[in-house]
Amino acid sequence: MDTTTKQFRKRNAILAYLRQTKDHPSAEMVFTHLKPEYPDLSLGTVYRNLSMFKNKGEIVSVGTVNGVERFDGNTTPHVHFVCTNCEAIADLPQIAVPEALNQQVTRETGGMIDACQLTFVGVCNECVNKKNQTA
Amino acid sequence: MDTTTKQFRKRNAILAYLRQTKDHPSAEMVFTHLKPEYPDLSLGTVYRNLSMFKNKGEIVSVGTVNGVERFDGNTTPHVHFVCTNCEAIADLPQIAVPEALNQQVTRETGGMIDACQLTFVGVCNECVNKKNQTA
DNA sequence: TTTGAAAATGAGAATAATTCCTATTGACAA
DNA sequence: TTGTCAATAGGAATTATTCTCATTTTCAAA
Repeated sequence: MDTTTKQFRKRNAILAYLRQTKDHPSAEMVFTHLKPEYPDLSLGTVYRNLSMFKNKGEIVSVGTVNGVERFDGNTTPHVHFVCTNCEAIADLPQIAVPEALNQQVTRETGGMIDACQLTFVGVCNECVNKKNQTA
Repeated sequence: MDTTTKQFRKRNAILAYLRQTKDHPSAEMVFTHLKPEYPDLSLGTVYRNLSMFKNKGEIVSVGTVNGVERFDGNTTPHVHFVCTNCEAIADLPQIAVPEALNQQVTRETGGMIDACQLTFVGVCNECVNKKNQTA
């Protein structure tokens, strides 16, 4: 599928980018990335479509970093690492939340669980190295 | 510096409320709760002090719900449940994140971990019951 | 008690992310 | 080609949060 041609809707381009990247971008980042290829792309379109895809469950919100919402085109449950220094978000596919926890929570709260988000917050490898070089 | 003196009374009231409540309130909620007792309390003061306490590590951000940041005066690590219907946030003190995960993440990413947030998202017990009654 | 300095605050302006509104454009079928 | 309806651009509006600065409060020294 050739996503470089303009015959594809912008909506598709937004979804395709989210599915392909590992950057967990914000609306602004999606806009900045697609703007060169779609010069008349509007930021409102990005927000609108991200919101729609989120509601349809085709993408997922990873939460906010410094007040900015971040998205993930990978909807299979997985763990994230957020760097407080460079604001990067990385997947931690090796880490798994024990399945037993979900059931325990359902049992103990009596509610219905839709999702389970495990996020590690800290300073990423690259930023740690940069700081060590300066020091 | 003696923070129990009268000089800091609004600041202290904000921290005291966060330590005492289990509501994981937003800035607005803190303001609304304290306003009757402190009629000339300003919303800016609430934001300012929440931000300061957060930086000092005396309170913790639990993330945002519908774009609004929520705070917790309980800084010991624990798990949360967010209801997408009524926006309530509850503690799940029974659930624990396996300690081994932290070490595994540190090892596999090479970064430094400051915090680990596990949040279950769904519909709480009360909201489930209300929906069943209506249906 | 008075007074001065420093910290805390109130009030509202400013900012930034996000949503809303409306006229326009694009795709597709008749 | 034309009609229709969804998608979009562009900018205004909204909302949470931060910033600014004049004022107030507190504490301690005189």
